[in-house]
Amino acid sequence: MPDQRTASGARTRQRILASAEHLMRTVGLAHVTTKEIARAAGCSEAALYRHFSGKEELFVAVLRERLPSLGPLIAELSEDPGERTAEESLTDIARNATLFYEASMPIGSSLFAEPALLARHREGLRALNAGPHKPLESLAAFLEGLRAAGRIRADADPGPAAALLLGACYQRAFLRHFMGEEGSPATLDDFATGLTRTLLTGIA
Amino acid sequence: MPDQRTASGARTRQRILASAEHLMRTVGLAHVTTKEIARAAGCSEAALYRHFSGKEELFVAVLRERLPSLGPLIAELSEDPGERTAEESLTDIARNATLFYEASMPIGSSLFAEPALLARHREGLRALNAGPHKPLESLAAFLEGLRAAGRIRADADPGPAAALLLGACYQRAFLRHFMGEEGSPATLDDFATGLTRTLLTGIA
DNA sequence: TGTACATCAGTGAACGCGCGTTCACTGATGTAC
DNA sequence: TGTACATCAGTGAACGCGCGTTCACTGATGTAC
Repeated sequence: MPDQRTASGARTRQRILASAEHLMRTVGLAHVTTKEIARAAGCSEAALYRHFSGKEELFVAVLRERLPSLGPLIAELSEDPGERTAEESLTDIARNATLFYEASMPIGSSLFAEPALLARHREGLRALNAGPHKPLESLAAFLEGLRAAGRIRADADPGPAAALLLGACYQRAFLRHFMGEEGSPATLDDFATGLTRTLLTGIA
Repeated sequence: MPDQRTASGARTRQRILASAEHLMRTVGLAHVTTKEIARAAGCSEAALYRHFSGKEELFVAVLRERLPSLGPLIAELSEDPGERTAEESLTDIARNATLFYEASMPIGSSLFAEPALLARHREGLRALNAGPHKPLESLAAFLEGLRAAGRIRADADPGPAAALLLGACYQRAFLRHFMGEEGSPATLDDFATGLTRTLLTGIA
């Protein structure tokens, strides 16, 4: 075990990040205190400052290291040569996107309460060439591929189509967090298949 | 002027609410202090407590009295007997919904940072039979009307169609606040017409 | 092998600051007679 | 009309609390010779 020392330090760091994330989800970003993080992580407050230069840097680390990412998932689907129909693929994307948005919604949205944190996170995302607009681009590229392969109509417009599908998933996640089940009562499967079917066939 | 006294009090109250709202939009919910609100409203901190029982009640009043509402707008469109085509109506709805979401996004989303405030606001909305799910219901009802009138296909599904359209508008507003223009570069008009056209014709 | 020193994760206690809130008060306006 | 009192919006100064952060320290582990 060549770096047991750093390994033990890294484990503490992970516990701190996990506790901070958990508190951000439960008590809300505005009420997460260094005292509570330390208590939940089983260490002293001073230990936080051994791993992070301050509270804001700790939060940025949580955002960077512990929030899920949707990009890879859609990219993977796109690379799939695909024996599945467009409807199957899109329904699957809708389902996964909704789950992803439900997981990232409360923390991601609460950044609007802390513009400085939002700005730092945005810069971090820009450096990684990531961000919440990426799934839209990936899905549009995927639809472009379907169109080139003749699986959807030749005059279909990938940008708006992607915005419609992912936007609906995003808003459903918001409504569920904001209003509870009352906000969007349908089953996830019913929701995803309903969206896909309407998007494919249109309403006119 | 029968109630000049209360009128002067009410004017101060409005100044406090306006200042609080402005600060919530600019410095972020987490950093709005009673000191700053009072300073911006041109009164003492103690005056806040003459009009509101505490900071949280003040915030709830801002949410209740100063956030825009989308419901009426869609309801009005629905009542319109309508010489406009479905495409015109829906494009108009998309445009207005996007503007509405852009206006309410930062404050509405930052409630996730303060779950207690979110819970109080949610109860207030429930009592008013309002909430962010209402526009979806209104639009679905409007689409139902269009369907009954034979203006859209008989087998069109209003629920998913409404979720697609408003979801896309909602997510665009989020992306613009979160990432700046880079998040969603299209013009509002192009965005709205693109969504509507794709929703009407489908992609398959 | 032992000894002296360096490194590092982690701690308990304290610090100062800024927050939300309260207090005793003022001055203007309304009301009774 | 004047006088005595009541009501009310608003204030300046203070309060205590909890926050993020820092300090001097400990004890375990690694390293040199």
